[in-house]
Amino acid sequence: MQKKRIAVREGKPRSTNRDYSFFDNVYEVVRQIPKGRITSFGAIANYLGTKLSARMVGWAMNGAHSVSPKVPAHRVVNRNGMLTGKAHFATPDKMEELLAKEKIKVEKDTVVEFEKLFWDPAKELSLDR
DNA sequence: CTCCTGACTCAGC
DNA sequence: GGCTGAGCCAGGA
Repeated sequence: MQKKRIAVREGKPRSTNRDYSFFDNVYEVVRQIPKGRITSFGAIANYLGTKLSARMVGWAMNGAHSVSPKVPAHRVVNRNGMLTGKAHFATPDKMEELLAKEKIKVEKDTVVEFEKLFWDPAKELSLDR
């Protein structure tokens, strides 16, 4: 899917002059996450150029349920690999369930071997794809 | 328009 | 080494 390139402006996202939707970018990136892999809010935020605003990434996910196609929010965890957003799913167990289907082991609300499964958009999408 | 909150993160105590 | 506070930006009341 080299299709839609993520129209991310690394210039100055915090500028009042934002020609894009921060949320849309978040959704786009999250959708690019390969199955069986996960990433962190910080990584996404960093990729979007607002690493200091990781909260926005999480906040964006808040509306992920309303967009289409649906965003695999379960593949996004905090920097510790902890399923911080599980409470926001239909059911608290939904997130673990989804991850389990992708062979991602979860223990105590934390992804096992998070570092190994970590998928960095800034790195992966940066490559020639 | 102003105030508050939020699925994060880092720095300091 | 765990808890607290501050910073970040956008959206809702």
